[in-house]
Amino acid sequence: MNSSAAAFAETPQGEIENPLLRQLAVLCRLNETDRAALDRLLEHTEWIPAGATIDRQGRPIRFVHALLAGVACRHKDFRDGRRQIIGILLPGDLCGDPATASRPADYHVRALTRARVAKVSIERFQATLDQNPGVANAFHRAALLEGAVLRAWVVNLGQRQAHERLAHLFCEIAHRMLGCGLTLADGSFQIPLTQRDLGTALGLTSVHVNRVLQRLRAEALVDFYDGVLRIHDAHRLWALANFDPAYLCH
Amino acid sequence: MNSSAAAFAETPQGEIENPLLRQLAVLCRLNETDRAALDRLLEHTEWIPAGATIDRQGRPIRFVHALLAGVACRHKDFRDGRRQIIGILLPGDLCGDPATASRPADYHVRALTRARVAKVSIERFQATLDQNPGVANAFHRAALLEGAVLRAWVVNLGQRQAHERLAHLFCEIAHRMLGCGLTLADGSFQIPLTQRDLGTALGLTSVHVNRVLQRLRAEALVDFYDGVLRIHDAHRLWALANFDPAYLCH
DNA sequence: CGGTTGATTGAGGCTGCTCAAAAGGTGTGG
DNA sequence: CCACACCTTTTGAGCAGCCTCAATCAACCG
Repeated sequence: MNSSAAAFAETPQGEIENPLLRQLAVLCRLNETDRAALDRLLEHTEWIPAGATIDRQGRPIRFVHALLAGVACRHKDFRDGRRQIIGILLPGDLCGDPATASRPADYHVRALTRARVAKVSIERFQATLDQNPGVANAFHRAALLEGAVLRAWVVNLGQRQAHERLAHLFCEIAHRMLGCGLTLADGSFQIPLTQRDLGTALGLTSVHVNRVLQRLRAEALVDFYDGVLRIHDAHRLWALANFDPAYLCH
Repeated sequence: MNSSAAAFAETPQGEIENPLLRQLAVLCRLNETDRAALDRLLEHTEWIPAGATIDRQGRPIRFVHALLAGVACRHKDFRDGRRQIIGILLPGDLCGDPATASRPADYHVRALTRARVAKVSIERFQATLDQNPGVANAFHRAALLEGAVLRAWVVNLGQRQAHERLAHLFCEIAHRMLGCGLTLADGSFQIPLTQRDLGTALGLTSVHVNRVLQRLRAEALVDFYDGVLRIHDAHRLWALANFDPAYLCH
């Protein structure tokens, strides 16, 4: 699976355009000035290796990071070793906010694959917001969308059984992947999560995730193998998950 | 329990000052102009009965509501009857955002007690933000805090067992109640949730909540009875819940 | 006084966890 | 090139946390 994970970040789709711009343009109209400002924000980008920590729980966030290629996640760690993934970051997603600059972060952000990130200082990011109301508005809407996803996660963890939970997570990721243009022609896409990662995101053990995956595969709903997700019957998957993409369409 | 629930909204502490101002002043400095603007926002307030719906899932949000007295909650409903509470609103909390005005809400907001709310039109709210950068900043920080609480809920539901979950929810509410000045001298306070409500917030059945409450009571940690929560051993309760109030202190 | 809602208790069962072990793949050092 | 460590996936057996179903009781209300 490392082979596909390593290849993931190099998929051509991720490089064609500015993923941040693509994502924000969906949320609200951006004029040429806004677009230019966003492009300038991404002047300094770097590649980081899989597993690298982008923001550390307990440390102040001194940079806003934009993920441009690869996959990352937010997670919270307990002292006793328990861990909960609280969000998946796909190309075009942001983390960090100028208003929280002085406060220690309450979660980690970690790259799951080799990833390309733009690192923008808090000050510069704030200046861009101040000078470009359109950009500020777009970021605000992005934050609202993030909140909606978080609410959906609460519902997922609180009300759904393991197979429904997994189905819902797959629906969410598939929907967002589609928006990123990272879905292949046959509807499959690379999402380099281990079964352990899925468990950490869904409040399940990897053993149980494995069994649920086998069940979903046996029912010809999805096939998750070697970091590639193939959805065989999107209609039944949505029904199983009670998935309503409205919350993702702000 | 209805007697205490009905009395809740009238507790004198809730009426002394502007709860919205108190809450936002904790998050950032507000000058006199900002304070005056906030006061003007609350010119039109009304009392609504317990159980009233403030915002309806699926309907656009046309007003920003500020809760000034009483308790409310956000919740999402499934078609099959399942329900998940995704947040508790205490005096000084807000719901609604101008940026989501045209979109249907993805959750309900409902008063759990008789409640006093200020109803501000989207346009007026937006105008206040535009004219008072300090207020806009404060609301932005309030939104970030709301996100932090939501992340804590994800962790709570994903990683903790029933007794830890309940303990953590009690810690969160107690901490926020303290900030509202609604905690009595002995550390107890009124929080008009039924055991069913607690279950709906924690992804548990009311039957199990009942058994867990008995356990917490037997261990002399907390006593929840008739809508009044008494914390007998905050230290052990925090330890049980793995509670770290840092996320509530933005 | 009947109806409704919430709290409580009991019995039984299922979902998902724990513990354990083995197989396959990958990277590393000798 | 092989031995070895490590990680992920897979499978099995047993268990326990939490649920379901059901019934009772208390409080409140029209």
